[in-house]
Amino acid sequence: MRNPSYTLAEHLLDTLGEQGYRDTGPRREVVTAIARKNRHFTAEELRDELPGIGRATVYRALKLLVQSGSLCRVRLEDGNLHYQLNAPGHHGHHHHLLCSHCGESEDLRGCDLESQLHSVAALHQFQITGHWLEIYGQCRNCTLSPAVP
Amino acid sequence: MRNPSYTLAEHLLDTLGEQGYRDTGPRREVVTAIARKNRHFTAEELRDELPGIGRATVYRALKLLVQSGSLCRVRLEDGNLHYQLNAPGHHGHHHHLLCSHCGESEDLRGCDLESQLHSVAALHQFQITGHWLEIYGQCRNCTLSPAVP
DNA sequence: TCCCTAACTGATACGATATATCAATAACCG
DNA sequence: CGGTTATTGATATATCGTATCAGTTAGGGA
Repeated sequence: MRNPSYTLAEHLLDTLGEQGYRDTGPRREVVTAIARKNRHFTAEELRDELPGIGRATVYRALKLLVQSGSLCRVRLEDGNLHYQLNAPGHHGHHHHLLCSHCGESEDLRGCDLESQLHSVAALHQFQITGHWLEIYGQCRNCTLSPAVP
Repeated sequence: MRNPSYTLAEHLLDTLGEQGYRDTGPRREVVTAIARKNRHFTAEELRDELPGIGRATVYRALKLLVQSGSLCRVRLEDGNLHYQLNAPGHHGHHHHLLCSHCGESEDLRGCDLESQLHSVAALHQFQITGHWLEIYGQCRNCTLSPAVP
């Protein structure tokens, strides 16, 4: 079985490299672990997978990847902050459909929320500068086969 | 100058009383301090105003008021959790227009976000169970007179 | 009114999450 | 190769909130 995450890890490191960040051993380990993720994860989960890496290094890598647009911070219903890899090339503003059951996350497209928000805000004479939206529920797979976590 | 917050504090205590929670001195102090608020606030801000009250008591009162629907938890752009008094009788699900400048919060009405979300989610065959939306910007007053914090 | 029980309080400890500091180290560029 | 500069990680610190628990108090019933 081929490992496509190698490519993704390289891509993330390249993206950081373009911004002047160095390609170091510890950072490479962190990024590789992130690239393996197929669901959202917490900083501490990630840290547990990397016992040899200092806590600060893990948090710094997360921050850099969020800044570079490769990673999204998503807030779960319980208030916990998770991280979610962005699909390459899908770095703009978007929202997530977060499955509470399996932890999958789908990007929400085809949503004209922005324009609607602005028109509603106009009624309040409120000038919107930003918003945060998270959507929770069950994804298709978990609706069909609710037994598998 | 009359103090209308007395009435609000009593209302909040009555609401708690209807749910079997007792009217105690410390709880009354916390609720009174909350009733004085005209903007959103953090738990620690509130605690600083009540040096004689134990930390746990402050947090417990906040939790009770959120449960009773009198208080909303709102998340600011920086990720900090604030609390916002609900207008009496406006306890249902709603969202906030949060002014980043003065800290005012307006309730967002006339928004058919729910139906729109469901239709979009249907495209993904995603079953929505909940969502979280915060809207940030500048309120009317702060747009007109941006110098006053 | 008194009393009993259940709720409440607050000191303290604890835990989770994340940042600040700083000396030692390593990457990159000329 | 060497020097500058970013990076690392151990540690301390900060923030935010909950768990515990012995002592206190509210409030309803006798």
